[in-house]
Amino acid sequence: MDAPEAPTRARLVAAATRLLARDGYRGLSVAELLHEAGAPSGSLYHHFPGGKEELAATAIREAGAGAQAAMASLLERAGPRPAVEALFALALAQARGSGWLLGCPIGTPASDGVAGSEAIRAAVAESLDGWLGVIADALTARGVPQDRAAETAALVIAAYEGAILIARARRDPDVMSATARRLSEHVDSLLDAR
Amino acid sequence: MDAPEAPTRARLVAAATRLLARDGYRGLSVAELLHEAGAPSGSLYHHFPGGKEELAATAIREAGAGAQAAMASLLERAGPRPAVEALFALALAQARGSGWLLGCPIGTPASDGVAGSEAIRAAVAESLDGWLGVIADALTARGVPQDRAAETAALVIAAYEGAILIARARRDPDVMSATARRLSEHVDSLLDAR
DNA sequence: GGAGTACTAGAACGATCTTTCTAGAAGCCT
DNA sequence: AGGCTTCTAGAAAGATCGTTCTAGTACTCC
Repeated sequence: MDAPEAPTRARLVAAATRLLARDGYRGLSVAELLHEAGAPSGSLYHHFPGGKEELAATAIREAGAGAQAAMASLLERAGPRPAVEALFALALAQARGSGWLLGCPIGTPASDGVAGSEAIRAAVAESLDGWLGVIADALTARGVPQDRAAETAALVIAAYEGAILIARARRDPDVMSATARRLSEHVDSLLDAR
Repeated sequence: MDAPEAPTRARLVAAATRLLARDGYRGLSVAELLHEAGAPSGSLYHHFPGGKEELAATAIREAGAGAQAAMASLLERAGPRPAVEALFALALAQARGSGWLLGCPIGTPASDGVAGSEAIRAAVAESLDGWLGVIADALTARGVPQDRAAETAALVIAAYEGAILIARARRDPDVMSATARRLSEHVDSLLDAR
């Protein structure tokens, strides 16, 4: 439905990404997904013989790679602090703009899919690995010691996923901006002390 | 199964808490829950006429209240930094000890239940409100300005939920200790600057 | 000791879930 | 044009879901 002309496979992935961000992995209904993508189930099992699990894992991996690339470019162009702020601003806009329905397409299935599907767990872990690496690299490139950089990357991503979770449950935009503000300050103090 | 003598209602809530921490709200199977609690479905609908939704909301609320009380006592006895460290150490022990199956009984259903059930969303939001309040209060009691205290509470809880999520997906204990270390330092710098 | 309430017990139900299956349309190459 | 592959189409299947329902047991209170 995004673009009626887009090939079926891409429409399936796009719909899966959206529904994963809203409902997680187990909550993702194949029937609703097919309706949203405007495709019959035959197409799903043609493009993804592994069914729902393979499609979801693909959507998670693609979303993760896309976000990682965007994050890397932001970090390089603007530096750690603005990148963190932009990250939170973007997620806030999406969550709020959807009436608090949409979370993170990685974080939401992470919670409920990890215990149920090894394929989903692996896809989520891979995406998170990428994010952590990109941030840690950007910090070490600016002189932050390696262990501190890795710790800070973990804090940033953890706070990011957690803030989305809290904001959605409370329908409260302030949690995300508050978290971002504290995080920015923390990153700054780290760069100053370098 | 925890204690064969425990009354049915308590066994139902205990089983729900565990399964929510593992599978979230939508992934919680009533059949499995009844098996684990050793109760027939009649008992479930007797004690919780609202069914799965009411039981889950009750379990979330009770878990939230318990954790809030424990947190408050820790904050008072030991202060913010050790309390944060203990919080993370406890969650890490539970996640790792269960083979990374168990997450937070609030955070896991928060992700996948928020979009699907208003009752679950409300129960989660209520618990999070309590946690945020307890931490913010402890910080203001030690001289941190009110807005900073609230922001920091948001950061702590967000990082907590996010760190569990990441650790479970990566099966990696280091993320949690790393996040806790950065967080401790942040809290310290805030208390020093007071 | 009889009535009434609280709770247990599990079979049965309809809805929904993901997947499979058979059939056919569309496009391409020789 | 014929034949092959790729993809679409949706009905049907089989499993699992949460819930309801009827019976029966245990206990309390008058």
